[in-house]
Amino acid sequence: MGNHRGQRPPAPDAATTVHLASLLQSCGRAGDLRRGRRLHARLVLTGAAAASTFLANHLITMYSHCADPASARRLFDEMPRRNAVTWTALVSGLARNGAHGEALAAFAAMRRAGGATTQFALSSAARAAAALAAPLHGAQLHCVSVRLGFDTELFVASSLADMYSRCGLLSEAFRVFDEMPQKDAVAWTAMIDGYAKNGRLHAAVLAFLDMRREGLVGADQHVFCTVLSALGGLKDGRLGGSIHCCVMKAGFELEVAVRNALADMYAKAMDLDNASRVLKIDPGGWNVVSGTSLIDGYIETDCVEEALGIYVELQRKGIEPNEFTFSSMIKGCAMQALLEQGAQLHAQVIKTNLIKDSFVDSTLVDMYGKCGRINLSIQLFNEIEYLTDIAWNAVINVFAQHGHAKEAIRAFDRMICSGIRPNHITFVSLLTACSHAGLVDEGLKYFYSMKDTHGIEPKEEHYSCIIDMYGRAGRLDEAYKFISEMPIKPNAYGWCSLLGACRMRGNKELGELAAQNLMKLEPGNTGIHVSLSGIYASLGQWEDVKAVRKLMRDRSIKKLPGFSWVDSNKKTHVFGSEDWSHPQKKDIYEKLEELTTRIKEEGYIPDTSILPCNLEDIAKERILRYHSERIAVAFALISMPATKPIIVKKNLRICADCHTALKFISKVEKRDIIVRDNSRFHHFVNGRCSCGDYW
DNA sequence: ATAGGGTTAG
Repeated sequence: MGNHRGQRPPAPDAATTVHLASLLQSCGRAGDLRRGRRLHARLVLTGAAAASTFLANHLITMYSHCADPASARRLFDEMPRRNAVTWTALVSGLARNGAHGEALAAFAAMRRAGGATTQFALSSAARAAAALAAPLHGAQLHCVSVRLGFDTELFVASSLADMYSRCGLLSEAFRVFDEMPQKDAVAWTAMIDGYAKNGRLHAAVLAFLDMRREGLVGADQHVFCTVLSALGGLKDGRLGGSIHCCVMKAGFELEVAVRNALADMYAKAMDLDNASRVLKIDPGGWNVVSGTSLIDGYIETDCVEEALGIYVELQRKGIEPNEFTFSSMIKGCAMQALLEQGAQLHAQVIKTNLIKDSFVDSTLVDMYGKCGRINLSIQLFNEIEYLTDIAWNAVINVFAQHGHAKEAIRAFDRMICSGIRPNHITFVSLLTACSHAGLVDEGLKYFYSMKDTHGIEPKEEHYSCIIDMYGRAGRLDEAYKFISEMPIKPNAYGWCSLLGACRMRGNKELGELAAQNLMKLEPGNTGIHVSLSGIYASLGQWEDVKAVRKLMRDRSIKKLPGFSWVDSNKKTHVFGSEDWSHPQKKDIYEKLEELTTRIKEEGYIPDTSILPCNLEDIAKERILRYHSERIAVAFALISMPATKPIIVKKNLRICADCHTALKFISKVEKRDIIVRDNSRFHHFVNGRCSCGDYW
C-alpha cells in the first residue's frame, strides 16, 4: 500500500482527539466547508488524519454534511485502515448527497470487504434504493436486514417501508411496517405518505387516524405535512379544517412547511378564503410555496385576476417566483387563452433562467398551443434541450388539439425512439389525436398496445377516447359494442362523446341511453337536454322536443349560453349570441351583413337543419348569422391589423353552419382564423379548415 | 463517529 511510507505518525492523545472530532462535527452541522477544509489540512500536517481512523471517519462525515461527497470519497480511498463506521459514513454520505447509484455500489463493496454491516449503512442503502425506485436492490437489502436481524429495527424498517412504497409495492411496505415492534413518527409518515403517493388518499388519512387512535406517538410537522397533502388531493376542506385544529393544538401552526401544506390543502379544496387566512396569520406566512399554492388555487377556480394579484403581491414583498409559480401562471394563461400575458411570462421565464425547467417549458408549449399559436409551440418544443416525458406529452397534445394526427403519431414514435417511456397521459393525447382525425384503426392499435407493449393498464379516460373515436367516425354500433364489453363503466366524458355523436347522426335510442347515464354522473350538466332535444329535432319529432323543453323548465335547467372571446388591442372582448352590447355594434352589424352577402356569392348556403326548433327558415338563418363566433370574427376583422391572425375562443362546440361560414369568410377576407372551441382547434385558411371537416 | 419521513406544478 502506498500509504505506508516511512514511520506511522503518532496518534493524537485522547483529549485532543475528542476536541478535534467535536470541531469537525460542528463544521458538518453548520455546512461550513471552508472551516472543515482548514481543519482537514491541519489534521494532515500533524499526521492525525492518517493515524486516527476515528478522526478520518469524522472527516468523511464532515465532507458529506458539507455536500462535498467527492472529497469524502477521496479521503476514503486514501485511508490505510477502514472500519465499519468508515464504510457506513461513505455509504450514507453518498446517499445523502444524491449519489444513489454510487451509494448502492459502496454498500455492495462493503459487503464484499467482509466487515460488519451496520444498520446505519442498511438504512442509507435502502434510502438510495428508494430514490432510484430500484425494488430489486431494495428487496436484497431487505433480505440482508432479515439475516442480520435488523429488519424490525426502527430506522431500517422505516426506510425499507418507504423504499417499498416508493417502488409502488404498498403491500410489501405495509408488511414491514406492521412487523415493527415500535413505530415512531417517521415510520408513520413513511406509511401515510406511501398510501398517498400510490393514490390511496383515503387510506393515507385512515392511517393518520390510526396513529392518533393508538396514541403512542405524537404527530410531528412531517406527519401533518403529509396528511394535509393527502387531504388536498381529496379536496376535503372540512376534514382538512379539523386537521388544522390538531395542528394548532400541537403547536405547529407557525412551522413554515406545515403552513404551506395547510394553505395548499385549502387551495386545493377551493377554499381560497381559508388558504389566504393561513398566509395572514403573521407576516412570515408569505413565501414562494404558499404563494404559489394560492395562485394555483385561483387558477384552478378560473380566477385569473386574483391569481395575478397574488403574483404581483409576491413580487411586491420581494419574493421571487420560482418554476412552480411560473408553471401555474402559464397554465392559467393557457386555460384562458391569454396569449399576451402568456408571452410576457415567457419573457420573465427567460430572464430568470428557468427556461430549462421541464415543467415550465412544457407548460409554455401547452400555452402557445392552447392560444392557437401552434407554430410558436412547436418552435419552442424544438428548442428544448432535454426532452422529458412531460415535454413530449405537451407537444403530442398540441398536435392532437389542432387535429394534426399524423404529426402526433410521428412525435410519439420519436418519443419512443429517444427512450422516453410514455405514460397514461401520453396515450390520452395520442388517442385524442386519432379520434379527432378519424384514424380509427390506428387509434385501436395504440389502445391495445398500451397494455401489450408498454405495460400501461388503460383507464377510464382511455376507454372514453375510443368511445369518442367510434362516435366521431359515426360507427355507433361499434361504440355501443365497445361500451358493453368494457371492464369498467364509461365516465362522463365517454357518455358525453356518445351523446354528441348520436346527435350528429340522429340516433335516438343510443342517444337516450347515453343521456340517462350522463344524467346519473353529472346531474348539473345542462348540455344533456340540449343535445337530446337536438336529436329529436333532427328527426322532426317536435313532441319530444317540447317534452324535453318542459323537463328543462320544470327542473329550471337553462341552456348554457354560447360565448366567444377575441383579443384585440390587448383587450379581451366577449360576445354572446345575438349580443349587441358592444360599443361598436353598428360597425360590427354592417360588417356581418356585408360578409353574409359576400360568402353567399361564393356559394355559402345556411344550414338551418341543425337548429333544434320548429321555426321558419328566415328566422333560423338570422339566429345562425348572429352566433357569437361570427360576431366575434366580424369584430376582429374591423378592429385588428390585417397581418394578425384572428383567434376566437368559444365555450361550446362550434356549430356546423358557423364552421362552413368561417371557411368562406377566411377565403373572401384572405385572413387566417383560428377558433378554439371547448374540445379542439379549427384553423381556417383560404376556404379550408385544418380539421378537414372531421370533428 | 455512522441512519429513516414532509409542503407548491403536467
